[in-house]
Amino acid sequence: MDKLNPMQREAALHTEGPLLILAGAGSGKTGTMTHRIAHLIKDEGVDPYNILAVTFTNKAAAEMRDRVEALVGAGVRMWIMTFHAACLRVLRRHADLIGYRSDFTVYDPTDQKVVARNCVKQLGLDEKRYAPAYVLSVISKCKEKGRTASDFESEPSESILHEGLAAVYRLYEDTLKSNNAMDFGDLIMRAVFLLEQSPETLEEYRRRFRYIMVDEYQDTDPMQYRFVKLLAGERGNICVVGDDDQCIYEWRGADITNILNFEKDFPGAKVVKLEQNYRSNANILGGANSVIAHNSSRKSKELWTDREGGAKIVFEETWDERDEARYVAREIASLAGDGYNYRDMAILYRTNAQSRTFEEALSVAQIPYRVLGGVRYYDRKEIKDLLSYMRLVQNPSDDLALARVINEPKRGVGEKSLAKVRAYADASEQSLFEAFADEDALMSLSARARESIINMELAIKRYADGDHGISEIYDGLMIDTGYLPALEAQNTVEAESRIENLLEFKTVILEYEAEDPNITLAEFMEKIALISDIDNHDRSENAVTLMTLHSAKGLEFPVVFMPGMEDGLFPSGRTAEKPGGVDEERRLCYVGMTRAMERLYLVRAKQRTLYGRRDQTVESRFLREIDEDFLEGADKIGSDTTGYFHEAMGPQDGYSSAEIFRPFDRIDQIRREVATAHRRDDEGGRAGSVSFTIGDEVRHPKFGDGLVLEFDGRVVTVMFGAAGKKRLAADLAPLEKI
DNA sequence: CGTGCCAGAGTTTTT
DNA sequence: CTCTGGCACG
Repeated sequence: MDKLNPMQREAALHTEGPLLILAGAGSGKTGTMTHRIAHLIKDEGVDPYNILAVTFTNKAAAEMRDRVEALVGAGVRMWIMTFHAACLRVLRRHADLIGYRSDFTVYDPTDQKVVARNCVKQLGLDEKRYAPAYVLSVISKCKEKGRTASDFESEPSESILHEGLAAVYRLYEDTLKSNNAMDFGDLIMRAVFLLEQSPETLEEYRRRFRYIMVDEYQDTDPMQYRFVKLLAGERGNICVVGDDDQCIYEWRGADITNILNFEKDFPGAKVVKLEQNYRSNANILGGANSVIAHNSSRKSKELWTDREGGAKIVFEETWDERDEARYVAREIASLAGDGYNYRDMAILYRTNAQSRTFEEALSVAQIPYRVLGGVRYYDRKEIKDLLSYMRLVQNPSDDLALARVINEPKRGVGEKSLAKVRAYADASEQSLFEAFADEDALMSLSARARESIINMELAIKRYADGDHGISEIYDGLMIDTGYLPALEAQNTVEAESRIENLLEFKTVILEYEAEDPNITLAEFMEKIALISDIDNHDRSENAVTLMTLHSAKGLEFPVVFMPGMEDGLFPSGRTAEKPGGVDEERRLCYVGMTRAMERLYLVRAKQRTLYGRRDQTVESRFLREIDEDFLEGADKIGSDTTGYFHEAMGPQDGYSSAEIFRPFDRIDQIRREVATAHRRDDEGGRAGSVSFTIGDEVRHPKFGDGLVLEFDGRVVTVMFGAAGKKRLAADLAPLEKI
């Protein structure tokens, strides 16, 4: 307790009744929570068994457990886990109460998408209007709020799609049910329903969890709120920790009013604010504060630090995204020369698509880096295939898994054969796998298909006896199903990399087994299902970290780069349209800035190619919101169009001359010329007489000198120094190349 | 069954 | 631009 400041101590010592800890970024939140738990156990004599601590990520849960164990000793019998893991546990134990078998499978978003598409098809609905992604978003939103298919059906709606959506939702639910599967949304929703429907069960958990803690409370959605509220019951020994300024998941159902209304929801709640920041230097903190101050309806709170000085926030403008990446790479190299480790530095961007240019620039500069996010490791085809086999071993009713691998590797069981078995299974109300054992089901199949199916069935059954360890099962399935042999036979580079991935996965399994030699297949599958890339983020490797701003929440780095500070990208153009959208982006900006401990770089590219389109950019409004006192390079802000143009005309300052004024290297130039030529061909040579290349300098009698930004064969977009951006007909406009 | 083409989508995504 | 998944074709 000596290590805590007065506010932190006050929070840690308050153990009875509702408590809201408003914990600003870097204010020692985790330390406060872990000390609170330790205090409960050691000083108040609370049995760890009676404590529940929920987080959003496995990583946060693991960190909290480590730190608690460091204080009170290892092997604490306490629930410290994610919302989903906690609900999963409840559901496994009482699955029968809601008509599920306890060996149910958890479907990830890819699985969900497949089911959704199948449902739309089965119902004969238009796959364009009922795109799987859209249908799923509707279903997920329902589940976040606890609206079942029946609820949805009976709700009045203006939408002409409503009836169709209701049908899809219903069929989707039926499909999951008969596959003995739940999706992520189900885990929370069904656990809540279970507790609400079974007072005895609820009472059991209430008696057990006499002390409840919730991390990142600002990001809870309505169902998660209901879950903790239920468990807290009358006693209300609930301690929530959060920061309304860091609510960045509203788009995913998080309800910021949960934290804003905590005192109303839990009468008599005590509120403790942790406002002293121990992470960032004064300039970074000041800058972050000045940005977030532009949001209204906040809990009043302002971070402060007793540390003086430190580097100012650096703002830099670059020509385009490639220059932006080169600039960042150069700074990283130079900081590495000054004694920073690569692992101390992170590049945090708004969208995953931005990672590419940085990867290229870092490779060229021979800087080690690690990209988090993007395509998930467990989403790779070969991994999903093997996992599907393993899922079948665990839950033979999983028709989705079976359909995925029934002909993987190719074994002569195509669409037709599958359809026949499916028809039989449907008619006899069995799962596909059960139908395999049924002679009649296979009767109409070709001899080859029949034999393949029987072999596959045997392979799966062989490992379903509970006598095999996971790695044994894994190896066995890889061989017995013919999966690995088929890949080896392919003898291609691609197959080679798949084999490598499969071997890599084997080491993952071995690691889990090393940690817990008695781990069962079901337990393993559970862990795998609920894991994310960010959980694997490993600081031991000395590499620069690349990830989205969202993924960075909860982390800190001595040096942080935030590229892409442009309106439309950050804040994202899409969010800007929604009410409150920019506020959430601003909070995201605040989250990003407060990740930095010693140095923070905000970077902007003056033009950017996104989805194959090159556009002029406008600096992010967040840049203008930063108090100039904390900024180096503030003079560059607000000097947009003309400033950029003059620079383009000739070198100005030391740094930029080398890179920035040569917007395109030779290869780019050639590529563009080829593209331009092609486009002319497409136009049938109509506009063939005039051609422009991006970057051409041109003169117009009225508008003066300008620079070609875009040319599509007919329309040329020119940025004029005096007149601004103009779109002109290439074959008509009196343009002269200079 | 494998290949190759095409259309469509591409913000963020703790589980 | 780049990836993905579906689909047509041989």
